[in-house]
Amino acid sequence: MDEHKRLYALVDANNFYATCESIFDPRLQGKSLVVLSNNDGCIVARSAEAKAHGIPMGAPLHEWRDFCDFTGTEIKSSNYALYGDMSRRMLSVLQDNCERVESYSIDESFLDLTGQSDPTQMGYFLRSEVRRRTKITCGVGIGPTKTLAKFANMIAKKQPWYGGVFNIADQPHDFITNLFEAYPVNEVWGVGNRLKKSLEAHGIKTVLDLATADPKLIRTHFNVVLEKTVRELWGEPCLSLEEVAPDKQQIMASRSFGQTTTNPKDLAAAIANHVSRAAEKLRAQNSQCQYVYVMLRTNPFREKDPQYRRSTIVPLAVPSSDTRVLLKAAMVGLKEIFKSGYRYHKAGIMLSGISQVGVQQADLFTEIRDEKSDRLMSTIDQINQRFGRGTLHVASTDLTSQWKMRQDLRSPSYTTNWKELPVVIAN
DNA sequence: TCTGGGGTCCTAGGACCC
DNA sequence: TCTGGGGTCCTAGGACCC
Repeated sequence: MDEHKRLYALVDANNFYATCESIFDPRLQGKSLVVLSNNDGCIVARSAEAKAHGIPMGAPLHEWRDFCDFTGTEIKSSNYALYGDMSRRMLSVLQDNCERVESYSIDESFLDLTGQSDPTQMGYFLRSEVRRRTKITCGVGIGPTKTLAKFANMIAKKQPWYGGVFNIADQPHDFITNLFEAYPVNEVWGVGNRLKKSLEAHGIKTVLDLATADPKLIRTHFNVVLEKTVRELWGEPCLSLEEVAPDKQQIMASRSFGQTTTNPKDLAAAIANHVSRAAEKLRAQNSQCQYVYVMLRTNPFREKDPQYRRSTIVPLAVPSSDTRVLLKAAMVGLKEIFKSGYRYHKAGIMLSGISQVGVQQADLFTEIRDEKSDRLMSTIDQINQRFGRGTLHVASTDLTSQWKMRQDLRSPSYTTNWKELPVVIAN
């Protein structure tokens, strides 16, 4: 049936968050720049220059602030509205040029290049189109499986003489063997630090060791996921392209606080805000949930403080997507787990037991869906979509600033908020 | 003083049923 | 009082990803 061997590309933006920042603030171009996590806690993205300075991924800012000052490194809070919008633009460039695209993460997409007459050339073309239309530089890895495309992408980034595109399917067997031998096993997609350690205990140190391991043995000593990885490394496709993202099976919302709090009202406000965000996501995929999980905890890094963490799951009588219903359940949960006398640092919720609206089993206890509630929620969602998040909200999410997240260094929402469009002054 | 958030999949083990 | 094995469902926890 299929006359062509499968071929995948992984297109991945270089230093995505840092690049987004510098596109709209040219003063940052060519400079050392780091982007922070929510709450300005950790360094989650770095420009090439910041990487060259040796600033590690995930480092706590407070340990590196002096170093940043010393090296003249710019520091930015994260601006997800901006990154999300740039991500959509990049995706649409790819979709304009390829029929089958899977958006894998905010800065990565898999493409199906099966049947392309010159896939490597196609890779260069995609790269230049993305750059022309978005100013984003990306790397392109091409291979007969997703795992190999991912590996090829890493090579494209690490070995600049390929010009940002590397097609492993084009390489002679011996060359691939040498390449596999040159990289440690954790360079493979799906092998993290823990697995690396246990693999090493079995004598599997390099990518080549893993690629030549017996998949059955891997399955017994590890699991089926890693077995698939081995097969993919030889070029046997086990993972397919997923063009449509499946509905979420769980929806989480949680945040650390800007400052710790002992006040239950702050916790309630934070929880209410999280429920409201999560419920919006739930309705956006036309789903309802059965359970509301609530958690809170103190700051585990403050070892001298008394520590407390607890969570609970509150089942709903009937699956719902009504913010008010979910909120009520969350408050029941919060009351159950709250204990006074602790300095709380984080609160969160998770919606689970998710199903599509309309597929619930009809039984004695099932009520018919509350249409009034559906209409109200969809009106609120539409208004918020149009006028900005939080324009309309349930009263209890109305908040003071105590628990709010810190974002002192955020750039403007250049592309998603009319009031923050970049201004160009011509003299 | 200051240390992110949101997801998936798999496995082991317990409860329960026949 | 003695006693089996298999299947399913659920949950907690671990590993991974970005």
